[in-house]
Amino acid sequence: MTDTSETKADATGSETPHRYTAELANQIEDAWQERWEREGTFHSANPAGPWAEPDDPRLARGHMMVMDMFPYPSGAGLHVGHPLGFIATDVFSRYQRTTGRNVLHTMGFDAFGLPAEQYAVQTGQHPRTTTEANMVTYRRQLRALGMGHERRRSIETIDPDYYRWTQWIFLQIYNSWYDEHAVRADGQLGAARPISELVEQYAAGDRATPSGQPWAQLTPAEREGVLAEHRLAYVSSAPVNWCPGLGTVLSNEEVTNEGKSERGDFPVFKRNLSQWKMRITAYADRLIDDLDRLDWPEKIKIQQRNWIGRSQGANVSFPVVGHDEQIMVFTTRPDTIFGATFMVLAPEHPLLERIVPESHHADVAAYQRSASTKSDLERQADTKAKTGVFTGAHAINPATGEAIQVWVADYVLMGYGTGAIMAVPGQDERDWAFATAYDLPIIRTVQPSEGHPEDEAFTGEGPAINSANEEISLDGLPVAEAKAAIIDWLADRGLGEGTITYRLRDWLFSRQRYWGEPFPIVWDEQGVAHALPDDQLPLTLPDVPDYSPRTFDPEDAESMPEAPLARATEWVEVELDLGDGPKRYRRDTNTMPNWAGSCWYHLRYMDPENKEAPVDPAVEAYWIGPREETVAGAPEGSRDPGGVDLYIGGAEHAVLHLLYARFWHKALHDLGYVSSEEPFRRLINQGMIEAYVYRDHRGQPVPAEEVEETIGETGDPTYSWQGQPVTKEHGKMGKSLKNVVTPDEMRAQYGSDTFRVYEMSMGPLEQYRPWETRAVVGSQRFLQRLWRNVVDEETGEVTVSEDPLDEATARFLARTADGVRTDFEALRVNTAVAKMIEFNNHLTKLDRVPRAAIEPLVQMVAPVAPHIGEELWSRLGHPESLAYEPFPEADPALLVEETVTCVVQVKGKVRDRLEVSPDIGEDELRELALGSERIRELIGDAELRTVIVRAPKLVNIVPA
RNA sequence: GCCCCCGUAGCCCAACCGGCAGAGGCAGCCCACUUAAAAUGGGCCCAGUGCGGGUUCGAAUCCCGUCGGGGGCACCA
Repeated sequence: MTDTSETKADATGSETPHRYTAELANQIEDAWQERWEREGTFHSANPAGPWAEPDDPRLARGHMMVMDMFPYPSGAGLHVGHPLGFIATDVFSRYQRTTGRNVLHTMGFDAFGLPAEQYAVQTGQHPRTTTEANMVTYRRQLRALGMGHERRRSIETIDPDYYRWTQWIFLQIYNSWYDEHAVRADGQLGAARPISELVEQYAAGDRATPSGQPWAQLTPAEREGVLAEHRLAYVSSAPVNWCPGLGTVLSNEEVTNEGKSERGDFPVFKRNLSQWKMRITAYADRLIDDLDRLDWPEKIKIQQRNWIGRSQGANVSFPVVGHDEQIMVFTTRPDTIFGATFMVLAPEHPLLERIVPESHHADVAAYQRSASTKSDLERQADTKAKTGVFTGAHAINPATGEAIQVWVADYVLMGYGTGAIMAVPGQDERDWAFATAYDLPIIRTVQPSEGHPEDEAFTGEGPAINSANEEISLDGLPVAEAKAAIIDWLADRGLGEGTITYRLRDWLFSRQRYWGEPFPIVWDEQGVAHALPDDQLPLTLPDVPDYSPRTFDPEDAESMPEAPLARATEWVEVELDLGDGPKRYRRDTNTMPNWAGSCWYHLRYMDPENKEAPVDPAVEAYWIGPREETVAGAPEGSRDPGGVDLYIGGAEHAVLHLLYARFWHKALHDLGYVSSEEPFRRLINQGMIEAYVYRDHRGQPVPAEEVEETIGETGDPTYSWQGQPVTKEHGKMGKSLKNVVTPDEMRAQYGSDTFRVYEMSMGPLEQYRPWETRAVVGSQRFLQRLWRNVVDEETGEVTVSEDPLDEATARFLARTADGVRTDFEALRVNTAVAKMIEFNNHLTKLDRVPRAAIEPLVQMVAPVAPHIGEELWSRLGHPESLAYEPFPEADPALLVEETVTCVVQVKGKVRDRLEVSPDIGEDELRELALGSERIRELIGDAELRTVIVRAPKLVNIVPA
């Protein structure tokens, strides 16, 4: 019982000092938040590790790990849109606790990264200062919302105790390679293995070095060069996304279709730079295939599949006429090879140097030059108009034996496939466009379907035509069979082979920014990288006077990245003993992208104090190890991959965080650090809360809360601000749109419980919906009625009766308990709230509210409105928190209705209703319906065509 | 251009496997309480499911087309 609630309300002098007002709600909320924290109410139990509590009874009753995508703590604090998912996971977690399960639900902060740094630069403070201040605000706001987070498990990615392990995982990945032949636990091939195993293979001569020289004869630098080709984290010099406006390079995932940076919308240029990459491509197949075993929104799965972009096809070699060279092409349509009438190379293709005859040098060089100055944006701007030039070279189509022209054109991209194509205008729209533009021959090799236009490529299904030589004929074969046949033929002659390519590229992992995890890598004087030994972790970020990045004119493609850490000379230049005596080294001055910290935080939540490992293996296996049952829709006979039970967050991370985290998790799995194959077993994307935006005649947003609504004579509302008319539209919630509403305001105006109930009853979790402050009062009224059903508003007395429930109330309660439980399980909190309101309204109409009815209702409400739930529970005489009180069970006997209303239809229209027993037989019901007076009047003597009986709810009579 | 999701009352949303279109909330109107207003409580009003076809005894639900909104992919061979 909270004493505070008694006293202060009196001060208002009102006649209802014990009414559930915002003030009273706030007092109750403060008191319970305080008590939950003091008592560690939400602490969960670990089976092993530093927090081992093997005797906790919950360990035997099932486990449940629930997570939110943790926030980046921005300077603006939370607005009402942010907590939607957080409240949903809190409701779910609180419900799960009442079922006896051991529930892990906590919250951390994704506090490294560009936005934090930009905010710090803007405000002239150190990023750590601003970030920490922001986290204080977030923590206060989350606490005020009544989140049942386990505070002691909270992590911050910027905490050296945390990023020590981020660096450690980086080193595990760095010190690994992908062994295509390694056998995984499920019998499949391919797994990350320690790089030492590869070194052994080279040293023993089981694997040839690229140069053919024995391993022992290679210099350390040469060896390192060989290993870099295999390491899962490696440095390579290659074209990367350079963003002068941000002063850093970016991963492909961080660049938009338009060739701009995802953050800031600055132009991005391709520059050849030496950068860290992660070999995520080694996992391309598993990242695609394992999606089938996850309970994720189909939308996200599709995005990941598209992004990885696996396509099956063949590599085919075309000999160059007059040269001892082959042009290797990748095609998904080897069946159309008889229609390959010319070839196209990307402007950057290395073979051009060697095969272009003197006569065409100038043309080709000029074309290459013009292509190189085009940005990606320009290259994509007009995809219809194809440009290109003839190289003067010819190649032999291996199927037809004919010499065909080799062209260079920028519609072929160096970065995909082999950078060269066989052009098949008859079956490819792009090739058709090019062939018509430059008057190149077209041969159809698939019979177009009836009515297909004469002047277009045919990309559909059909029998092969014009596809035969002396050895093989594809004619008449459907596409799939023709593919298989031609691949066999090509393979037999060593001309080609079936293959798979991917759109996914390796993950560019270094950034030239200050506010991130430093790489635990030093470089020696020969330019060889060395991993820092474990005992030198964490490598902390040095304090530098100038942490701001060197940024450039966003359009300055020629600029070069400069890492801020390079300026910290004393930090960079070090003398270390890495086993062969003290030597001088230079530290790597890059920092990791902000995605690094979020790749593994789910693991740290489980075991945040562990000093020996990122997570104790027994703890990981307990919380997220593979389950007995696979998720719904998983392929027959597949193994469960394990992972967090429920993960809720926005859909915008589909190919960023969610892809990266899966990759790291799989690497850690291969290396034996985790038993689960996937980090997040079930994922839900919460919708966004939008807000109305009001604009004046100039289109400028005006403060939404000052807008007045008037209902006009037509009944349509009109809006005005300071007397002038404004327009209303849907939009995001944001400062610049002047429509931000914060949870702090809602708490002051209504209380946090009301706010939580409102957010949850706005609609399904996944849905986008507009915020409407004036509707919040409905949720407050519900809680007020609930309160009044227990507490007298004038005296503060508890008014419940000890009488048994009447029949109707007992049935209503059973129905409600059953429905609310089902809704909570399925995360349909909106309909659960509706059911509770209904039942509460029923109780309101009774003379006195029976304890046996209100107590279960209080328990049901508590996951959504936990403070009022606890408070009423306590006032009803229970000294213990209700957090672990078993959820009300519905008596099955009461769920069976005594009578049900049976609808009698004639030709599908409802004509009569009958009250019948729920277990009435079909025949009996048919007779009853046909005997009904109203029905007899309607159908008279007409013959009956059929009578459909769906006992006990429906009879449909169809006269002839 | 291709693919996916969503259109139910003035508004936010329910309706499980095709079976009475309405659970809940907001707004509006009426009533009670009040000197009055607010707050509170009680009651009432409100759509035939974007549109056009089809399947079915029966369609918000399934199918086809179309319009509107949102999202994804897009010179990826």
